[in-house]
Parts: sequence; C-alpha cells; structure tokens
Amino acid sequence: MDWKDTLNLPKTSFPMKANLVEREPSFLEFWEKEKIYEKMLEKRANAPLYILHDGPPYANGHIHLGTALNKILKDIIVKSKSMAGYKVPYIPGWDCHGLPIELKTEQELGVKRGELPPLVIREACRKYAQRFINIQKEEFKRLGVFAKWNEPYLTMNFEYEASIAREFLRFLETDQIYQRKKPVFWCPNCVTALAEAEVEYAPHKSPSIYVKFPFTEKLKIFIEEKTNIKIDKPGYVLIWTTTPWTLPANLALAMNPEFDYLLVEWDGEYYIVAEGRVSALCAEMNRDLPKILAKIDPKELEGKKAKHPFYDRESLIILGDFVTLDTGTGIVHIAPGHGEEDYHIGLKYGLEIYVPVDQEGRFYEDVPLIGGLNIFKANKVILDILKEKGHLLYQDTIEHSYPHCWRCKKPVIFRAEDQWFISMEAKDLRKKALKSLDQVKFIPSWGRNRIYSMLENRPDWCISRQRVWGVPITVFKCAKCGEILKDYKYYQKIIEIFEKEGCDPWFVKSAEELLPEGTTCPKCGNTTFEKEKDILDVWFDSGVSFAAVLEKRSELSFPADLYLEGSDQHRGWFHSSLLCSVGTRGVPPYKAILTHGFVVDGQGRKMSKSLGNVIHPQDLIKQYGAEIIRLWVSAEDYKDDIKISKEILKRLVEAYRKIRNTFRFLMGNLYDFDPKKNLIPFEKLPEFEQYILYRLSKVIEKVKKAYEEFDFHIVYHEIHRFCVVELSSLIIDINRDYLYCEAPDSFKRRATQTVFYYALDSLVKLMAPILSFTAEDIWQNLPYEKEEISVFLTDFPSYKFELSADKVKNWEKILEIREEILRALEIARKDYKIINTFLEAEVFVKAPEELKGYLENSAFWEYFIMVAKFSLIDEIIETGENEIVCDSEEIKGLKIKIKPTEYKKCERCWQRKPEVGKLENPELCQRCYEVIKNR
RNA sequence: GGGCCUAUAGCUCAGCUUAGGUUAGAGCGCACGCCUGAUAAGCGUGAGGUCGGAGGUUCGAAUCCUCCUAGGCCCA
Repeated sequence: MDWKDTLNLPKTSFPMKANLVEREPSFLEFWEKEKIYEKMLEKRANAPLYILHDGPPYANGHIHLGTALNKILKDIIVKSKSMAGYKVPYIPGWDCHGLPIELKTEQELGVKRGELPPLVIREACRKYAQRFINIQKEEFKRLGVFAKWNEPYLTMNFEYEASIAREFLRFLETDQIYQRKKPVFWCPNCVTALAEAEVEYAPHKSPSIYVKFPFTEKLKIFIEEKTNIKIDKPGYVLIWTTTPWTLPANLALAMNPEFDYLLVEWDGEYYIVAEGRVSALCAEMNRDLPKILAKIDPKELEGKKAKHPFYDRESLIILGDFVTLDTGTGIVHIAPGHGEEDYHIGLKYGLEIYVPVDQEGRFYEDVPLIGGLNIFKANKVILDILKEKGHLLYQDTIEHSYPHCWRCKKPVIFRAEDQWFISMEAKDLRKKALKSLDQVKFIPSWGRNRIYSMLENRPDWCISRQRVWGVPITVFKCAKCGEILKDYKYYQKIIEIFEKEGCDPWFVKSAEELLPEGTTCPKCGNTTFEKEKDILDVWFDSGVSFAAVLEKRSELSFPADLYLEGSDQHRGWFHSSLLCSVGTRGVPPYKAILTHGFVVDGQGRKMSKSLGNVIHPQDLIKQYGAEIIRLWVSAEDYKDDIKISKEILKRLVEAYRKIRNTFRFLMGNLYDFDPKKNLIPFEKLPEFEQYILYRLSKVIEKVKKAYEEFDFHIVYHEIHRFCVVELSSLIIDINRDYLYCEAPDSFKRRATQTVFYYALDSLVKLMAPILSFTAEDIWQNLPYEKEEISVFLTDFPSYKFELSADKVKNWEKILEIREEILRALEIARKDYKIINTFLEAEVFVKAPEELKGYLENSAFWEYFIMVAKFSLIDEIIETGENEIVCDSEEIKGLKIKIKPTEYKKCERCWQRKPEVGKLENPELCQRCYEVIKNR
C-alpha cells in the first residue's frame, strides 16, 4: 500500500513561483476595479486623519529610482497608517511650471526665447507637463502605489495658480516683498535676462589687464604708520581683470582675510599685492622680482579706500573669502551690479548695486568719458584712458571659457536688473521660521540642524524669474508715480480671472483691463498702471501647496502630519514651504519631516551616466517585478544613502522566495482548517505552540512599533527572520509530522494549524504595506473565509499571546539544549556517518544537575528533535562501537551519545518506533495504525 | 573651501545617542552534509568581522573626544 495517500499533505492554489512580472498587473487591475483605496478611506470615514502631503515631483521625464523610492516610502506610510487605524487621504501632486519645461518645450518646437508669443509657449508647456504627468502617474501606479490618482494637485491647475497668486499677495500686503537690483546673466543682443541653463560656455578672447588703484592720502598715511616706510613715490593697489568695461562700475577692492599681502616696490612705484602671487605676476609680466618692503595684514586695510583709476571717486577695501590665489593679484575689483560674488559682498558692505549699463549693453549717456558707448567697444576706450592716466600696469589678451547666449551665440554679461524679493527681515520671517522649527519633529533628528543653518544664513528670497511658463508676479505699479498697489482689493479681479482662466490673461491684457474698473493710484490719483513682467520662482509654486491643497480640500487639514522627501529638500521644498507658511500663517505647514538619502550603487557612488552605473526602475520591473523594488525600499535603511546592486537584488529575490514559500506552506496546510470551528484557545495549546505564538506576538509588537517609527527595514528583517527561524526551521519542521500524519481533526494537528493560522493572518497584514502584491495574492488565496475583500481593508493584528517570564526562559534553555544535541547529531551524520537522518538516531544525554529538569521528558525530546529514542541517563557508557560520544562545548557538563537505532521504520510516518513490526499491520507504528483504523 | 550626514562579517541590518565592561549579534549568501511527502523546495553544521584609518580620554571603547580617508546631500 502507498501510505502517502493516507497523509494530509498540503494543498494550495498559491503558486510557488510568483511570476511577479506577469501577475502584478492583475492585482493593479483588481485594486483599481474594486476601488480598494477608496474603500480604505470610506471604511475609516470617522477615524483620525493622518495627512501625508505629497511633495510634487517635476513633471519632466520618466521616474527614476529616486522618485520610485520616495513614492514607495510614502505608499508604505499610507498603507501602514491606514491599517493602524487612520484615515489617510493621499493626494499626489506635480510641479508643472518652470524653466526646464519651458526650455524643453522650446527645444521641441525648435524655437528660442521670445520667438513665439507667451501664450503659445505657455500652451505648449502645459501640454508638455500634462504628457509627463500622465506618464509618471502610470509609472507610479505600476509600483503598486495607492493614491487619489484621479484628483491629483497640479501647480498649473487654474485654482492652484490662483492660490499661488493669492499667497504672493499675502506677502505683498504685509510688506514682506520688495524690489531690488540683482545681477543675472544678460544678453545685450537679445535684450533679455538668461537663466543659467540658457548659457553656453565657449572660448572667448578678452583683454587681460593689471590696473592700478592709487592710494588715497589716508591710505598712504596709514601704510606709512604701519610699516615705518616713507611712501615717497606713487603707491597703488593692484588688481587684475578681463572685463575693463566693468571698471566704471567698480565700487570696491576685495582682499582675502586669510592671505598675506605685501608692500613691494617696482620701478620706483609702490604696490600692494598678495604675497602668493608675486612670483607668478613677475613671470607673466616679464619683470624682475620686486623689492619687498613690508608685510600687510589685509584685516587692517578693511574699510580703507583707494582712488578709482579714472573717476574722481574712491573704492572701498573689503574682505572676501572668495578671493583666490589662482590668478590675478590676490585683490579683486568689485562691481556689485555686474557679478554674483560682487553683488553678495556688496550687499554685505552696503554698497550700491550700481549698473551704468543699459539693457542693450550701452553705457548710459550720463556716464563720464564713455557715455553711450557699447561696452565691448568701451573696453578699448577704457584701456586708452588707463594708459593716459598711467594706471595700466600691464596688458595682454587671453583666451578663456566665457558664457555665451545659447540663442545668438554672442557673449553675455552679468548685469543687475530689478527683481522681486521676499524679505527675511521685514517681518522677522527668518527669526519666526527658525523658532517654528521647535514645533517640528525631524526624522532623522539632524534634519533640524540642517534646515536651521540654511535658514540662518540664507539671503532674501529672490522670487523673480524672467520667463513666461509660470505664475506672474501680480504687482501693479502706478505709471506716473511708481507707487506699488499693495491692497488685496486691487487684485480681487485678477484672482477671479486666474481661477476661471488661469494666468494667461495677465500676459496679454493691459493693466487697466486687469484692475478693477475705476482704479486710481492711492498716492497720486493717476489712472494708468504698469503690470509686472516677471513670473514667480517655481519654488514658490510648490511652497504654497499647503494653501492650495491642504487648506482647499475639505478632506484634508493643515498643517500636515508629515512631509517626506529626499534630504536635498532641506534647501528645496521643506525650506520654501516653511517660509511660505510661516510668512503668511505664522506656523510650519508640517508637524514632522522625514528625509531619505539618495540612491547610490553598490560601492556607494552616485548614479551617473558617465559612470555607467544607472539602474532604471523600468528595467527592474521588467526583470523582477515592482514587488522587488518595494522590498528593496523596505530592506534598506533609507536614512543613509540607499545602495542598490546586482548582489543586493539577488539577496532580495532570495529573501522574497523564502517568505513566499513559507506562506505557501502555511496556506497549504490550512486547507481543511476553519478558524471559526477549529481554532484552539491559546490556553489549551501545548507549550511549544504557545511559545511560537508568544514569539509571534513579539514580532507583531515590534513590527507595529517599527511602522510607527518609520523603521521599515526592521519590518522587513523581523518578518523575514520570523519566517526563517520560528516558522520554517522550528514549528514547520518539527510539527510537520502532526500535520501530515495525525488524524485530520486531531488535537495535535489542529493545534499546529492554530499557530499557522495566527501566523498567516498576522504576517500577511503586517507585510501588506511593503509586499503589497504578494500580500494581496496571499489574501486572495486564503483557505478560509476572508474578513474583507482585500487585505488593505483590514487592520494590523492585535493579538497578544503572553507567556510568563519563567516559561520564556524555560523555552530559551530548551532551544539552547536542542542546538547542542543537533550539533552532536550532525557529527554523527557528517563526520562518522553512522546515521543518515536524525530520525534514525538514538540520543543519550548526561546532564548536570541543574539541567536535568529540562531533559526528563523523553517523549517530548524524541518529538522535538525528531529522533528515534531519547533518554536522560546518569552515566554514559561507551561501547566504542557504532556510536559517538561528545561533550557539549557550550553547556558545561552536558554529554551526548548518539547511536543508530534498531527500531524499524514506520512506512507511513517514517519514524522509527519499537512497536513497528509487532502490530496487526507490521508496516505501521502505533499512532499510524490507529489513525488508519479510525479513518 | 563651508554646513549636514554616513562608514560594523561577501550582502542587508542589530548593537553605539538615555547609563562605555565577559569570547561583537541576526538573517542571507558561501562551504560541507542530509532529505526527497513544501521539491527550480526543505533541514542541519561550519567557516567568515576587532567594528573605515590614526591618535586621545578611561582600569576598560564598535560605543566618548580630535584628526585623517572614502562616499553622499546642499552650498561656495
């Protein structure tokens, strides 16, 4: 007879092979068709809200691993918070305006800036953004992410655009907005500002000149006093520049406070230059080394002045870290209206942002000596003037990399233009923002420091962009007196227009058409107005999302419980959102900030095309399925950089299989188990089963806490470990005999199934936020009645299986002893080959007094370590034949003897038992005999 | 160059901050063996780190301090 047919072998429809790549779409379909996410929200209609506010990705290009990581983390939170009892409405968003899209659009249309009317560009940009929103939306969905995909927030939606303008006006109304000049790349040929991305660097020939700034009388006296040297000949501060035309705008001379400077004598003239440049200068100018007269501390020169080389004014000596010894003289000529660093240091020293150059690159008529001249032509004139004044020490030409306009290919200049700023100080925005951070929880905690120091040091926020794809800076100015209209009433009309038609009208209608009828200037009574041309920085767009989304949608609330983005957003969205919210509401828009690191390769290097180490989520989905990406996200500690490599993926796939197979076994052995009828109460279970359930409830506790603290890698490790240890290698292996061989409805079998049931029921729920596809797959294949149609509609398990501390200790000891015996058995099997399987072994144990209590129950140990015979004996007698004896290394005094059994094998359960051969059916053991008889 | 962060076995993580103290843990992988009634599965045993490097504090440090190196993010 083939006894196999009499066994209760596992039965399940749940396939061993996941086939994730092919099968995942069917689960996506199921979730969508059954509206599972909507049902999750409905089910928790009255539950406390948990608001995870989505930081909008830029609607440009496909998603990459970084965006995938971010959305999956958010999804894990949405699902886990929901299953922990919250209502979690998650509205995905997209950032739609801005230069990159505008540039891409121009590229696709084959045009350059200004060649098409604003509305044509705007329409094309809108289409472009929408295209990528659709693409990304599908890509996010494919990852198994739950969200209100049909009602996302888009920063280009009309209502959103109106919100942006409204928030800007709040700042304007409260006097936190001002206008000031700031240098930008400027193309005098195209008469337009350029963004950094619109600038191409190309070789360019420039004059290279060394210019002498004469000492003022005061400076001369100061130096004489300091050095005890009589300055009886002309003395100069020497600078180097490649843009002579910026000299008319010179207001200062910058020295590095860390460098040493020298007073030197060259051909009967005195100069101040950096010590570290002297020899290089000589080489360049073909001069002998100068006579070094004295060392000068630049810090002492701060605030002193030199004379302008050709104007009757003075130039302030200031200190700046940015001055280097790479080129020049170690002293930099500063024109705050014509350079980025010049501008910043100019602000610091309170210098005027002076721009003597008009939009077409000509000096204004009233500029002495060169008025009306084109700047590049003025270069030569300025050289002549310098020569004539004797203030040109040396002249040459150099070829260097210089910015050019990508449109006309002509060299561009740096030129300050009027820009709009949000003031950090006017209404104490900086102070308030810093203080508000105390109300925010940062995960990890160092995030606070990071945003704090950025906030502490940041300049006023320049919100102007000279572009068209965005929301206009809605400011009207009196055409006559220049008064800025600040009151909201002047903008009521335009906000209404934005809400209905978006911002387009601003670009085509006149100020008078956009203002309420009959508007007059409150200052001068004039009736004509100008409207601002600049648009808002896109960081302002996304920065006000709390107002446009959280406050606007009734299902949401402000402030959000959580913002979750990459650590770069400390300067980005976290930062801009904070300023927007504190500036208008006085509080941060979030209660907590969670940040993750960046995706790097196996060596910890960033992914880049040039390194060739880029991994695309699309490829991973094709090869492994989205589930493995989700598992990867959970397995790695995202607070640090997140590594990914072939090996990591291989490990994850293996771990995935182990988890899946463990579940498959649990399910396969519950085919005839009805929890309503067959569940055995915890108190009645055998102690081993109780112990496993106790371990299970520890895992439940730990995993739930890990979700609460966003430690998802702990979730993964715990679940995986539990599958491997407590389930696979302990109860599954040990109790398999009960499952297969005992009568179907026997206590032992039902007890084991009870443990399986609890493990399956809790783990499938606990893993669902991470292994969403697989959890749903398992849920749909549950062998018993489901409580809900989807696992996501259930709650996290709340089972508590308590065990007294004594019992826990007892079990830990038993497991320790078990390991010792297994070690001995392994020696018998592997080294001495006296047995093939442990089932064939007889085990004799001699134990120290304190351990005897654990070892007295032979029947238990025979079952627990699955051997033919077990006995605790007082003395181990070595016969030396076909046996091994070994001393435990770990437990002192424990001695173990192993020998093969003489018992015959029961053909049904394969256990060796003394009664086999002696019963009515000689092939069976007592237990199997009875099971068969009573079938 | 500045700010913040990270660095524990081949891989992913514990331990380190809320107390610094016996031979640094887990799982995977690997090697070897067993099983063939979870089978492109399962079980067992074993070998692998001196905790990025160098100093220092301490009776004693992976754990505290300093510096260095490598890497990441953000600036300049």
